[in-house]
Order: sequence, then structure tokens, then C-alpha cells
Amino acid sequence: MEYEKMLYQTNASEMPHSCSTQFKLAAEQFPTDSYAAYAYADNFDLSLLPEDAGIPTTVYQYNAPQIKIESAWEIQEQPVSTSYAPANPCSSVSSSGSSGHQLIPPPAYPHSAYPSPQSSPQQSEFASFKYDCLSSPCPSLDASSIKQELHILPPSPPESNCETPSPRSDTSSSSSSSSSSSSSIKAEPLDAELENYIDLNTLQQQLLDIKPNHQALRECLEDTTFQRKHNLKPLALESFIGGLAEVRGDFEPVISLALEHAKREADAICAKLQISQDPNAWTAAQVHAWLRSTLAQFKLPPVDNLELQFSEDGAALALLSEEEFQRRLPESGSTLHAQLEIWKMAYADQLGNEMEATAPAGNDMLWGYQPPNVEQDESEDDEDMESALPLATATATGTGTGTPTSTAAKRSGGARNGGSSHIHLWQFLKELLAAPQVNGTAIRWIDRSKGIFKIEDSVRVAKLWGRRKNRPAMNYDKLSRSIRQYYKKGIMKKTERSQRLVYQFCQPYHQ
DNA sequence: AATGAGGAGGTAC
DNA sequence: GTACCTCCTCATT
Repeated sequence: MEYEKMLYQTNASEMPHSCSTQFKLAAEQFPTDSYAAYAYADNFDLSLLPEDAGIPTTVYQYNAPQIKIESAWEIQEQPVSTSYAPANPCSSVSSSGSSGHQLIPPPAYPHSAYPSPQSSPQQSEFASFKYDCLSSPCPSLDASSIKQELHILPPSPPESNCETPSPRSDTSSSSSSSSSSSSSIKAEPLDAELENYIDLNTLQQQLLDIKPNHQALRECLEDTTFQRKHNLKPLALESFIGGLAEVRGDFEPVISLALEHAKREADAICAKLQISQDPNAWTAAQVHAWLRSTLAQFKLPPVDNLELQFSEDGAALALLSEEEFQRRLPESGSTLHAQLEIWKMAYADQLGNEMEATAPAGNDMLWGYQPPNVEQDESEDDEDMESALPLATATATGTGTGTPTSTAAKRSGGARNGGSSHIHLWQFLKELLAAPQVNGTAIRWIDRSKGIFKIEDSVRVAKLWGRRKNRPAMNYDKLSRSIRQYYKKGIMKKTERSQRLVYQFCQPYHQ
């Protein structure tokens, strides 16, 4: 659905909070140039755009009317997704009071995610076409093409919300919303009326006379009138989740840079406060020192009775939910929680890197990451890792052939010769849930206040659990069996309305 | 086919 | 004894 590119969401609470902070951190590296900050977060480096039609111009060919529709619409859409980007792309999160909407910075543009790998060649072509028109004097861009381009702009767009069929829809079966525009394309020649009020020469000159700092593009992208004009509605987050997983890879550079920034910042604060980089290691007094430091850092109002509000040590603090932070400190709780998440991630990342340096197996960035068993170290590929292990082989081939005793003997002589973690499964799942930026594609909260979560990628979660426990043959079947054992123990329960891969912590376990 | 549910026997601590 | 792990069968989606 083309409109999924309109990267808005309505439910700000679903957006991993610390993710927003990460983008804030990323954007801070360009404090003087709002557009550059956004472009950076977007992984969209304007400086890389060629001045002289370096982008292959052959990608744009004016062939079919429906293609022109697409081009026209995409030109309109582009300012939509960026026009809402404030100087700090994350500030829209905190300033949700304006409309309750927030912007998810679009992924790397355009090739890896825009268009998606499933995109048609035409889609890719027209992503490039936009560059051609806006950033370089494209040979194919002449006055007539601009006239045609302007001409086919729909007089009024379809109702602009995420449910609206894409303008890319086949015109032969187009919905009522697009039929009018397609018919106008087919039927109407260039009409003089349009030319009367559009000075094409001026427009062409404006497009061609691109300043080195891409002034025209900036102005175009900073134009916020489009959203108001067409009453654009945001995209519901639920419909975006799938796409988020697809584009996740494009956020990685941003996340990595933000993590780097956070780590440097944390280093300095740790030195200053004489505290560990690991929040779990903090004493209650160190928690208070960190809270005060963070309040000051973000210019938040000081809290007089901080010691009374937060009696937890670092490990307990790390388990507090954002809601609990907000309940205790309505003004600053959310920021403090987000910042703590950043610190946890930064520490986990550092820990993971250290582990990787000594035992390079896998790259799962995970809080509490444990070095894999020696038997796993030889392979970087999960599938190879499993198939190479005696236990996995026995498990895969031994169905119905071995007695429990014999299989147990194989097991005891197989993979489990190292010290496995003592962590409980429910604790592990909470750890994954606590780092949505890292594991959000594998497991996420559905309703954090109720302790309801969903395993989005059962295979991945099972693999992570298997690694953590040094059980390379772990799979979701076994993991879910363990989860079901929690039903009897009162640690987890089924949700009221049973859903696949959705579980719920019982009350004492999700707070 | 994937997942859910639960019984049963096993190991590690 | 606890906390899984593993294998299994059957039901459901």
C-alpha cells in the first residue's frame, strides 16, 4: 500500500520511547540545520546527491499515463512525509499535544526500503525521478514535461488516509478516488487555463537553478501546506508494524550512531558521578545521583523527595515501567525512563561488543547477553550451528527411535557441557521486552500495563533463548512448552481473548 | 504448516 | 524440589 509511506502513527504510546530519544541524540549532532538533522536521521545525505544529473536519467521514461500519476502523486507525497519533520524529528513525540500524531522518520531512501524489495521496477524508477526533477538539471526535464506533470496532478486528491487505495492502483480497476484523475489524464490535452496561472518558465528556472545547498529541495520539503490542504490522516501503527520490520535494517546506522553518542555521554556521566555504566549495578544512592544528573541534563524540574520517590537500587529501577516512572514523576518520568533505556542499551551494546571480541558468535545485541557455548563459537550461521551439533542431529533424526533414556543420554553427553544461565524464561522475556529498539521485531508489548506481549518472531526468540541457555536445539515448540508451564505456576496466563503468540504476565511478574 | 495444550520422562542445580 | 528441556500426541487455526 503506497500510503504506508506516509509515516505517521496515531498511537504515540506504542512507539518505543527510547527510540525517540535515540533519534533525538542523532539529531543533536546537527543542531544548526534542521533539515540536515532530519536528513541525517533519515539516512538521506543530501550532499551525496549529484549536481549534474549523476543519478541515471534513463530510469525515467515518460510512457504511460498511470506512471505519470504515480510521479505526480509521489511528488506530492514527498513533502508530506517530511513536512512534519521538525528541527528535531523526535520532538514531535514529546509534543504530541498538537495532534497526537508523531512522525516515524522514514527509512533509508529510496532503494532498500522505498521502494520495498517487492516494488516494481517502475516504483524504483520514479523514486529516482524525483531526484532528477528536484536536484539536478535532468535532460529529460523540459518545459513540456513539467507542463504535463503539472497538468496531470489530480484536481483534488482522494481522501487522504491510510485506507485510501494507492494512486498506483491499476487504472483499469481504479477506485472512484483515482478514476477522476486517470480520466483527466487520458482525456484532456494541455489546457491553456492551467498555463495561465502557472508560469512554467519561472517554475522550470526554479527547478533547474538548484543552489548548492539544495535550497529548492529544502523549500519543497519544508512546505507544510500539503498536509493541511489535503487533510492527511496518520497511518495507524498496527498497519505499520509489518513494514517496520522490513525497514528495520535501515534504522540500524542511526541506532548505532545514537548508541555511540549515548555511550560517550554515559562514559562522561559515569566518570563524573563515579557510578558503573551498568544501571543494574547501581546502589540506591547512585540511582539518586543518576536521576538528579539526568534531570539537570534535560533541564527538568528538580525533585525534592527523590529518595522517597525512588528507593530502588539500579536493578530494581531497571525493571520499573515507563508508566511507573510517569506515575511518580508526571513531568519528567517519561524522559527519565527513556534515558534509562538508552543507558541499558548502551551498556548492553558495549557488553555485546566485548563478548563478541572474545567469542565471535552471532551478533545479537541483547541486554544480559551471554557468551555462547564453545560448541557454538565455530559457526556464525545459526542454521549451520544447529545442524552441526550432535544434539540437534540426534533430535532431528531420532524421532521415535530412541527411548527417553537413550535420548537423555545423548542429551547429557551433548550440548550441555558448559555452565548455563540461571535466568528464568520469564525474566529473559522481560529483558527482550525491555529493549524494544533491539528486539522489537522479535517480541513486543501489546499492552504493557496488563503485561500482555506478543512474540512476533517465534524462531528468533527461541534462538535467543537457546543461546542464552546454551541449548542450541531450542525451538519455539519447546519454549512455548516452558511458557505453558507458567500457567500452573501463576507466572503467566492466557489472554482473555486467545491470540496466537500472545501471552500475558500475571500481576506480580510484569511490574 | 504453524501453533496451542498438556502429559511424561529426563537433566542440572 | 525447582526449572526447565525434550519428545510426544492431539486439537485448533
